[in-house]
Parts: sequence; structure tokens; C-alpha cells
Amino acid sequence: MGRQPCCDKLVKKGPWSADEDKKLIDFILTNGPCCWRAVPKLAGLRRCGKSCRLRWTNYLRPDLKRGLLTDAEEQLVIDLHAQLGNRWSKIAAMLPGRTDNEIKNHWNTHVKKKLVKMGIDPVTHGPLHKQPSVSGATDVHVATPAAPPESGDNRPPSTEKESLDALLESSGCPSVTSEDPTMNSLWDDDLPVVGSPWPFPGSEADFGPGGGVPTLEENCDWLLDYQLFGIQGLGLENLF
DNA sequence: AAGTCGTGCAACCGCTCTGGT
DNA sequence: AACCAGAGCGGTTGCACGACT
Repeated sequence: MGRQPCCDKLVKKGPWSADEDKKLIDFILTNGPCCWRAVPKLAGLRRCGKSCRLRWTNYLRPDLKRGLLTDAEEQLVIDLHAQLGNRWSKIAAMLPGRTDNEIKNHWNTHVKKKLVKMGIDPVTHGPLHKQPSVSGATDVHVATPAAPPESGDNRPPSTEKESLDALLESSGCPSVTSEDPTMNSLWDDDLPVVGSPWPFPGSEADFGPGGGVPTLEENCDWLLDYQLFGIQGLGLENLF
């Protein structure tokens, strides 16, 4: 017996229209992000609940940063990937304003190639079997993996928290694994809920100008999108 | 100018995890 | 302990768009 489809076949698929976005935003702002299965029905959308959740978390969330990852962010992604493997949601949790999907895409389209070009295996972060072509190598620092990610459960070993701590310190980031609530919750597998403020101290210092949780001003692109929808005055200020 | 190719990103699919009963 | 439903995650796909020929 096959698995039951998560939603009926009448649901719309493909790109979201501005009107659908507006309905979803309107609903989430009023009711908060909960009960995703019920969201499309209550919001008047012919979409799968899953699709709504994805659209919100990857595109509509007000705390999202837009645009390419900065060098510092990319470096952190590489380091974290060396420690965590393909656990994109965990990696994304360390990069305020970035989504797992965005990081995953960036990894697959940019970083992978970059590492291969440098003769580094993007999976194990060790040297490739082929002799690395030194030409074209950049100054990207690659962490020595505490343990190569294994298929299936690639959770960090018990000493990994300490090694990541040292890693972040050495790369200019403050030690967040022991004091930082976000990092602690990360290791505790108890992440902040979507929509809650990021407890990420000194994020601008960590990620440079424009880093960290975007301010209202920094989200002007996002707000401009809303202006296009003509839905000003929805109480967005309550989200900040 | 037209066609082809490569790249980037949004979105979907299916599996796993988690909490409730 | 077993089962079920919903949520979350990671892999993959498909399309739009720009670069190149």
C-alpha cells in the first residue's frame, strides 16, 4: 500500500502568485505559523499545507535576508558542514536570516564546485583522491572534519561540540557553543520556533555589515514586495 | 537575431522524526 | 509498545534567465 498523499490532487502546484502570497501572509500574521495542514483551508488557498509552510519559511518570513551569502557566511557554512554534514537545517540555524533551502542551494551550486576545484572532497572535507589542482585555490579555510559524515546518522561525536567551539573561535567567531543560547539549543536539538526572535548575540560582528538578523530597514526589499501587493498596514511592525 | 548551454533558485517529493493516543 | 497523523528535512526537479556561439 502506498503512502497516502499529503493533500488531494486538486491543489495548485508551481510558482506562487502575489495574491496567494498575500493570502498566506495575511493568515500567518493574524494566526501565526501553526497547523500547516489547516492553513490552506483557513487562508483560502488551493495549496498543500506543506507547500504553504515551505513558501513561508523559505520566502515570505520577515526575518529573511535576501541576496548572496557573504564570504563570512559561506566560510561558516563550510566549517559547519565539515562538522555537521548535510544537516542543512542545523547549519541554517547558525546563519540568522538564511534558510536551509537557500544554504543547500548555495552549497550545491557554488561551494561544492569551489571545494572540488581546490581538491577538497565536499563530502568528507578531506583531500580528493586526485591530486588537487593548486591553481585557482583560494584562501578558504576548511575545517578538519572531526569525523567524516556517514550515511544515515551523521550526528556529531561527543567531542564535536568542543571542536566546533574552537573552530568558530579560530575563524573569528566568538565561542557560541557553550554560552550562546542558540548554539546550546542547537546541540540540544531544541531549536527556536519559526518566527521567534533569533537569540544571536553580536551577529553583526560575526557576519559583517548587513549580517545577522535584518532590521526593518534591511528588509526594505521584502517590504517593497509587500508594497507591490498593496497590503501595507497589516501589522508587520508587530513582528519586529 | 536566433539557438544552445549553463547556472541559480523556487518548489515538489518522499522519507524520517516526533508527539499524541 | 504499537500505531497514526502531522511536521520537518534533505534530495531532486523544472523553469527562468543570462552568457555564449
